[in-house]
Amino acid sequence: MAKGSREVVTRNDVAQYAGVSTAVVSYVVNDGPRAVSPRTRDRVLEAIRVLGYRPNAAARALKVGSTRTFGLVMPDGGNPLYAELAKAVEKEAATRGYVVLQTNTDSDPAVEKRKISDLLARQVDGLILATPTGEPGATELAELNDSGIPVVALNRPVRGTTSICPEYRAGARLGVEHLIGHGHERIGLVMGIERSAWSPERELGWRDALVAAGLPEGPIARAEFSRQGGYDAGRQLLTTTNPPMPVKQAKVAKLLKATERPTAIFVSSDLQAVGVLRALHEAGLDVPGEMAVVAFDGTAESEFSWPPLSVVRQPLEAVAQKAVSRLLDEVDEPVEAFTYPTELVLRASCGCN
Amino acid sequence: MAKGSREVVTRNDVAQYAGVSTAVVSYVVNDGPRAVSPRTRDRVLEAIRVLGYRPNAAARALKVGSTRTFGLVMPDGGNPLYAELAKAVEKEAATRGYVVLQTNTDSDPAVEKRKISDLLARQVDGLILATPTGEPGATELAELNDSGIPVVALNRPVRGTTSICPEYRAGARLGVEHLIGHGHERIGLVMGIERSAWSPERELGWRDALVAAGLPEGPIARAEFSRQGGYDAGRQLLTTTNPPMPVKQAKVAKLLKATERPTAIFVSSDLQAVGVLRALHEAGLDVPGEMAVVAFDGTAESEFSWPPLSVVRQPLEAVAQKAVSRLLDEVDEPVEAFTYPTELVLRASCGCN
DNA sequence: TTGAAAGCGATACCAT
DNA sequence: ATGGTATCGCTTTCAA
Repeated sequence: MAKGSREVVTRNDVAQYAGVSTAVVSYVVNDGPRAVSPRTRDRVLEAIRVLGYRPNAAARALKVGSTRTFGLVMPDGGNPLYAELAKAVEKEAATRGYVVLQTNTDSDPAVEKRKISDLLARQVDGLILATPTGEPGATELAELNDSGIPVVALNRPVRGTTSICPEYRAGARLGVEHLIGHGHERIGLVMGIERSAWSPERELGWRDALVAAGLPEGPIARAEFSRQGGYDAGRQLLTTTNPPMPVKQAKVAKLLKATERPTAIFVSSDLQAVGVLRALHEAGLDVPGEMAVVAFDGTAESEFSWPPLSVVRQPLEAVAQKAVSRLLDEVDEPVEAFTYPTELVLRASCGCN
Repeated sequence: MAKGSREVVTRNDVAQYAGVSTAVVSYVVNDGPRAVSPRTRDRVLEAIRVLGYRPNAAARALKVGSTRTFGLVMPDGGNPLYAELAKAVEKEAATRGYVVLQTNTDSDPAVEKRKISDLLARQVDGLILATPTGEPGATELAELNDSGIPVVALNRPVRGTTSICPEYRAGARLGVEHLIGHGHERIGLVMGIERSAWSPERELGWRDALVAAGLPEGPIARAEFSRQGGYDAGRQLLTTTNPPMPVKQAKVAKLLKATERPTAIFVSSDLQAVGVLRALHEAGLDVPGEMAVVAFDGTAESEFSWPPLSVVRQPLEAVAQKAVSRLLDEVDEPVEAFTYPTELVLRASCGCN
């Protein structure tokens, strides 16, 4: 049995063994489209069992034109946010009998293009784009469009494609408002480095909250969406603004406010927040006592940081569900934008508990 | 162009457009097996470009019997360790023109069985099993064996399958020895709850180091391989052994040693270590001052915990590489066990720096 | 160097 | 209720 493994059982063998035609085998395997008498069905089932028959998905795909497969393109599956997103997508797809091909681009547009092409060649039934780095180029987009397969963009708006996102702006506002509720009046921001043209929604949300409360803008630090990036941003926020400003600069009141060390920071991603926390610890600052922190994302990692992070949690499951159902539904209005509400998860880093 | 997208271009269209036979199109697309004159080749290439032809992978797979796809089965892609493993596998597979179907089992044997079956039906060219929870059952294993496709088990030995693992035992020993080098004499252990029958190698490695140094065994706490599990284990290690032992128990010297609070802990996974750190922080213990910690795994998360974790890093890339090449090489000796050395990464939690 | 044609395994229509 | 068979798109042998 260990080496006699080469025997590939086809639907022909089954038909022969059961003494029926291949059509009948097909009918019982697929429960249709024609009815089969219980007795023959049992014979076929038995044959399948005995021979260990397993339908060849490639053949089926060729015939029916569907692979029951989705492609998922993301920058880095090692990043917890994408890992969790991917898992949610896989889970949702699995409930519909679909399977997902996950690929990483390492944020390289050339790689992204290649991988998308490959996925298309593999006849995926739908493509999920979760690569925030840049929009696909013109040719790439055209290629996608006339490939005829449904595409959704996750967590970023893409022109000409239906997109599914968390409510970035409202979510960020929620987080900042919570900080304001704790009495903070100088709230800094750690943002990613936006390369694409679309508006940095989380930044807008932060500003929304500040403006609504009549508060000045705290300092902003921009860095990579990574733990290291957050660390750098955290240090930047602390060191460059810590010493009292020279008199001549202090004249400009607004500027002064903007450069004084904040008492709270809103961080636009978990990963960065973890880095910020490290910078804060190294500086010997008490969190949340001397510096409160709220982050966006809410991956599992945020729950066990020290102190545990208060976060604005992304609706990953909702987004994944929508992505899959959208891909399946073959809706004809091609472009639409869906957003899902975030959830404020209060832990220790903001000052609660 | 947006809606006239239905035209599926086949190799027939290309042949017609280029005024050649379909065979020739195949020759140029695959660079063989026959040579094509430069002029015809150019015509074909042009036709492909103009028509936007993309070879149908399903048809190719049916014909040649290879999908250029691997299946990866793991308990939870949301777990950073598996996320990083999966990424490494995807990366390695991509360099060989392969793509990988990732599926999660949530540690449910029934789900695992279903997903493996599905992957097999999809004609994957190889299967990577990274589900440490339990060994596949007898029927499952038989199914795998006579499916005729190569299988490798990652990070766990599986009977009847070639396995690729880190050097768990030697690695754990390395980590504990480092702690001993720092002068610790009472070193506790946080382990996972082993459900399978094979020996808990990391525990053996911990013991190896202790025995070699003539040190008594510290306390052991067993818990789930999760952050929460680590937290629970950490508390257990602290609270149950903190108060001085009653006199009658103290009589048994060895027992006493085993139950006194350790000064260092070796944790068998990053995730658990993060939980242990939380427990330590909550108890107000200084790390590494009052309690040193070294963990096994070395995911990215460990670098930014507080304090940064000293870890025994798993050779994920090496394991992934070997897995892929093993799947491809079609070696005939079916069962073999490969192990790869771990690497000690020193950060702050052990007392270095 | 190029072309014709036989399948790969499954589906489902059209007969019976 | 069941069977025969054309077909999906591609690869590759064999013949020209």
